[in-house]
Amino acid sequence: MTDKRAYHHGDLRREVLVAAAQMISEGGPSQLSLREVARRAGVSHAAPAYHFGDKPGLLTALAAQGYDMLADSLATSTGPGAGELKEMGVRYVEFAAEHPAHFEVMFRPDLYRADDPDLLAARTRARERLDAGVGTLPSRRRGDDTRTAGLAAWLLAHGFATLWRSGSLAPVVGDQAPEDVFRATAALLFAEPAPVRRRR
Amino acid sequence: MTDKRAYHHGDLRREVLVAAAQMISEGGPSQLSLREVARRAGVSHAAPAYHFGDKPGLLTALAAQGYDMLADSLATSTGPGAGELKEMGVRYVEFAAEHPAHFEVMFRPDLYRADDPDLLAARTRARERLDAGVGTLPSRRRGDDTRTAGLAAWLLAHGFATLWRSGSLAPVVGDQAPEDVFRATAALLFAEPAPVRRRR
DNA sequence: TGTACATCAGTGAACGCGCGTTCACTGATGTAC
DNA sequence: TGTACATCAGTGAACGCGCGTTCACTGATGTAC
Repeated sequence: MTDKRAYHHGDLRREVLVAAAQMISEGGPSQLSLREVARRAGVSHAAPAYHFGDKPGLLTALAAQGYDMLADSLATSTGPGAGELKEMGVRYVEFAAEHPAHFEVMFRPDLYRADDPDLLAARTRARERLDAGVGTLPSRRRGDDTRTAGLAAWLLAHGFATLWRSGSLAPVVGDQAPEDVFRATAALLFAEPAPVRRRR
Repeated sequence: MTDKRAYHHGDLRREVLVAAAQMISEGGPSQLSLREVARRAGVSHAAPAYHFGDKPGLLTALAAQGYDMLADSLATSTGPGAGELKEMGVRYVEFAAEHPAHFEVMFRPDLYRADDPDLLAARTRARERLDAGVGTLPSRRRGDDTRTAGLAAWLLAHGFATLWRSGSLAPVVGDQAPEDVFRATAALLFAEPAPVRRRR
């Protein structure tokens, strides 16, 4: 039995991030308080400041961690070829559902230090993954403008993620699995154009 | 010269809503404070509570006003026929850009009283407008599933609105007019299928 | 036109609260010899 | 294996702040007669 009550916690930095993510997922970034986070980590109220400096510092670390996790998650490739971008969209949506606090903070640059090097590196990594996904679009689909198609994919996934999080999609989705509903909308944009054309 | 310094303000309710929207647009709903709102309206700090009861009450009124304004804005029809849904998307995006505070609060039901009758009525009105727009889709496009196509339109518009607001689209959009960029992505989904097909 | 009264639209003092941040401190851990 | 010292990882008291809410109050406005 390892002594969890050691004066030196050992992994407080990580645990503070976990507690912070949990608080934010409960009530948004405005509900985050360093004191409550310390309470949840079972540590004195001033301890978080030792690791993160101040509140924006903590949120910066959380956003960087978020971009890192998103990049990792997008890196799990389904292999090149048809539908890869669509599946990246699915993973984007899943990421937002599984890590709502990270997702929300990532897109609230007013809350953190947007020039933090770790954060910028992580964001770049995520962006590169997305760009790679756009590159797999069948050429017919990106005929007129690859950037436009990539943007449309992002809008779709981001729209789904945010509306889902606010609860607005519940009546539309009903009993269906959310990711299947997303796939259906994404298919309108990115389905292979010809091969499966139905003849009735 | 009308006496603006009257003990009875005359239009304080409206003015408080304006001040609240301004505060929220500056720093998000967490920046809203009844005391600061009162200060901006030039009134004692307890005055807002007289009109709205408490903070959630004020946010409820703001959300209801937002849905009302959105419904009004969507009601401005371009006439039935091709592209109507796309133009509704444009107005949705414009609404979010022009009234960021209302837009944000509307999709944060945790902040207000979601069972408020005025709010529900306004939201229903907006929803009916959107549904009407989906109904104008050319039948070829809604062949498989009208609801899916309508949902895709909503996701696209909402994704654009939220990403634009967070500043994430600035590098993608560059110098172009945002609504034109949105139109280009929406065209991927809803362009009339055949007539304008290019021959080179 | 005048008067009495009710209601409306605020005022201002007071309360208690949780927060972020600072700072002198201390116990635990790591390193050099 | 022991000892001295430096650094790390927190502690806990204190500060000042702005906030939401309550409450007894008061001045302005509206209504009945």
